[in-house]
Amino acid sequence: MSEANGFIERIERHLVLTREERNAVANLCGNVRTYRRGAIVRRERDRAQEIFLLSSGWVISFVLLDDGSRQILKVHLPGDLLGLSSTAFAEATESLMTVTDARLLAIDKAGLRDLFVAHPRIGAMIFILAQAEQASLNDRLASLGRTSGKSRVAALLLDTMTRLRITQRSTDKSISFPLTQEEIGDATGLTAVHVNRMIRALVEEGLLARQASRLTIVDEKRLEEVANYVNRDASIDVNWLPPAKG
Amino acid sequence: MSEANGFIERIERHLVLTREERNAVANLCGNVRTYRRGAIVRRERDRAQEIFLLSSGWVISFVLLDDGSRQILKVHLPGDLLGLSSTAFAEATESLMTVTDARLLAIDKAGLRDLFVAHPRIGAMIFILAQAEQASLNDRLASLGRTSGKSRVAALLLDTMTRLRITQRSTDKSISFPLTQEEIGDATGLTAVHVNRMIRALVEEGLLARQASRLTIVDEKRLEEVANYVNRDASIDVNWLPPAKG
DNA sequence: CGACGGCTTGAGAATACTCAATATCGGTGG
DNA sequence: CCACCGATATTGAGTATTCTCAAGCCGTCG
Repeated sequence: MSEANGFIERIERHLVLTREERNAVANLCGNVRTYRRGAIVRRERDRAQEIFLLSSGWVISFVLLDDGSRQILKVHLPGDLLGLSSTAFAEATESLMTVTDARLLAIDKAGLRDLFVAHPRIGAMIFILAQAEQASLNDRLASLGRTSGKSRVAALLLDTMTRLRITQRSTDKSISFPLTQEEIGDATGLTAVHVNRMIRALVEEGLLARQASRLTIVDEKRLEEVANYVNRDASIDVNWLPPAKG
Repeated sequence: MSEANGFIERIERHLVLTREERNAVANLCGNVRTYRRGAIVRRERDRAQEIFLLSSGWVISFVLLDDGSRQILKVHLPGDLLGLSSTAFAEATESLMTVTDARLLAIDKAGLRDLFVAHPRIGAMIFILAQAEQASLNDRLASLGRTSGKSRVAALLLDTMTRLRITQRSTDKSISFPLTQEEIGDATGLTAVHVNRMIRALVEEGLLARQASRLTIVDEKRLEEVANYVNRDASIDVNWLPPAKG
């Protein structure tokens, strides 16, 4: 079992890899790095020589504004690639922080290059995954720009929980949710106080339930409506990819 | 002169292409399509067989929400690739509409595939450009999530005008700006009424000037401060790309 | 000229924020 | 096991930003 398995599984949800391709992906990765909850993996403007593959745990990517406020760009779950947008720059454009204990694999940009050359199909697949990310970021932009506080909170919770269920192949509607209300606010563009009120409203209305730090989806259908939710992952289409090599 | 020149120039701002690579890019493109101002190029959920290269004119990409509101995701200028995020899906995830008369080149996904295989360096370069887009979308997310209405409007105007100046190799601080205040609102997550007030405030404070549909940057430094602006295009780094073939 | 789209302005309402006080939880040291 | 601490969550009250609705204006095009 390679630490890269989460990522390989993600690819193989859409595409069957050859043994050689699987090895190429597994060999990309350097050593495992383990982090405690709350650790900074990389800071904005740090030299960005590598991207990361999240093996276990949750990581947030964020930027800090001049006035000290923080915008969380994405909540990353196991199997995600982190720091991809920094491949275009010498310096990282976003900070990465763990919100639980986590294990990461570093992938040097040179490794990514070799993959593009030796296995164009995987290169194109990573391109597709990056574009699916872009689409999900588009959804988040629409959420922040055009929906109410309650809707934004619902969207964040639902999206995160749905993605987690996919990687865990679980139909469980109840999960341990490690983000603080402050962090949920920084992801949705709200204050912690208002997040608190919106979550309570969602509980009040019977869409969500809470027990300690555990969240449960009570009425998924209505939650999707409130959140304006679209599950894009299911409709990823890889038909235009080149055939496997050899 | 190929219609793809704007795009080739964009690549060559960062990288010298071989003659063969340049031809490969030029040959990607199908026929030119011309559109009138206000034309829908592609609708969300349309079959997405191709991406587009914007040869001349302005195009917006946007999504519509259930309640009828619109979020403009990006204002595209000549040289931009459009509809990239739909490469991950069979159906378009965003709509494309011209805001001026425009010329577009369609590029079939199959053409993109052939490029990834035959010219991994260009494939990786397109990947880099897509990631630079992602970084700029990150900036927009932070703008919508964490800054005031005035700041968001300033960011949109400044970013758009700056990008236009790059492609036109012009230092002109005054340009014809075809977006309506309604559209600026749909891009910044504000109402047209509030956009109007914020623009007037920016004019009032001596950062901007207007004459008919022409906009002028009066105090670029302060505008950048208000907008929280970062020009990322200048710092794109292509060092990890593979060498040119052959 | 008249119609239309876009811009401007005012007034009142709604959403979300700030500040401040209090409660609860999870972990730590004794 | 218990007491305590810091971090997080909750609640209230007043405020600010932004929205909604409505009316009037301006410029262009037929």
